Amino acid sequence: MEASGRSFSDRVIQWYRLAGRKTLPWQQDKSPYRVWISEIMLQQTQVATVIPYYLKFMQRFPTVRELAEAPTDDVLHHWTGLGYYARARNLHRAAQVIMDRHGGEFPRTLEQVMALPGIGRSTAGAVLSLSLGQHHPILDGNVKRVLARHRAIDGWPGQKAVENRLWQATETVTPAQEIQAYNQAMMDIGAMICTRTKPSCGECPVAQDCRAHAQGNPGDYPGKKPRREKPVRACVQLMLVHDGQVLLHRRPPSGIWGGLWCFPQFDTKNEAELWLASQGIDADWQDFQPFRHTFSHYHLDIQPVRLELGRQPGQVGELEHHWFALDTPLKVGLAAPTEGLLRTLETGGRD
DNA sequence: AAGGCGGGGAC
DNA sequence: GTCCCAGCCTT
Repeated sequence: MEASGRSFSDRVIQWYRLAGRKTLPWQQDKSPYRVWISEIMLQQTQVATVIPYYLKFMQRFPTVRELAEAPTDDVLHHWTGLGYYARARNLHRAAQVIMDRHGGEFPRTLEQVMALPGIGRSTAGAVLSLSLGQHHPILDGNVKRVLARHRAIDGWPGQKAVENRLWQATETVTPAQEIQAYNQAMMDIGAMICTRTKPSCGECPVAQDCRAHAQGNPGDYPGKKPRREKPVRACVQLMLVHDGQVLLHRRPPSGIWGGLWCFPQFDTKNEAELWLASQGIDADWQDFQPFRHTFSHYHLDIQPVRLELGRQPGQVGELEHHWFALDTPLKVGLAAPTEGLLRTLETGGRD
């Protein structure tokens, strides 16, 4: 027991009653389904970004059945702009698994939940603890930061050994009672007090025995990811336009922008021209303003090109493709740069 | 054990 | 510009 006489978890839970978040959308009418959707959206994505997506998503897919029965394009459409699109594809697949193998009832054991696509140990623990009060530790970015500081755990959590120590820490301090308040509180403390920069240690319920606070260097925890130069790649994206319609093709389910609709893309201008020739397309080549799109692991320099076709080709390559009307909002998944270029096309903007 | 996988908010 | 966010999956 700590010198204060009150355990770590008691102080955390007490703090939650006074200052924790209790009015987020997914904290109302709590159910495993509603909490699950929120946890997936919140993976690597901040709360403020998620809220509008969550509200629209729940309006369109209020139950697991409606999600399972929806077209994948519709699910990805509701994910446009959120990133990490495998989350949406896995969500859709998991909903179908729940219908097929669990009779439409969200599974209730950690093992069954972790077996669903897109759900790992932390997310499974979060869903079952927050919605049903089951006793499971969690380890998201907030909990990692709070525990790494409180126990002065060195190293980058991307390293297996560091992550294992953090899991051991969360297992040790997670209480048997009041799991909902405790897990929610740890995420709230991480998000509101034990922030990445300039933590408010004066308001922290566990600062009194926090090792990083005592050392005066909470900013050193958790350890940073090793720096790495991002490679730069380049591509040409062809915006084929005819009669108010534009050609998009669906990207393969794995890899970057998996399952999203995108302009035909080539590594070089030469490859693009060869492809156009092979399709018998001869049109005026209009360079648009090039721009850089940055992923977590590389930069992509995009050269958009507009081609106004005199006639609409029948078959275009072996691509799965479709002509979309420019003035109608597309009900499919689009990558952020595609979305931006479509808006530019619509307004006729050029460089 | 390490790398792929987005986009945006905060600084 | 940099860093990182309620991580998971594949290799």
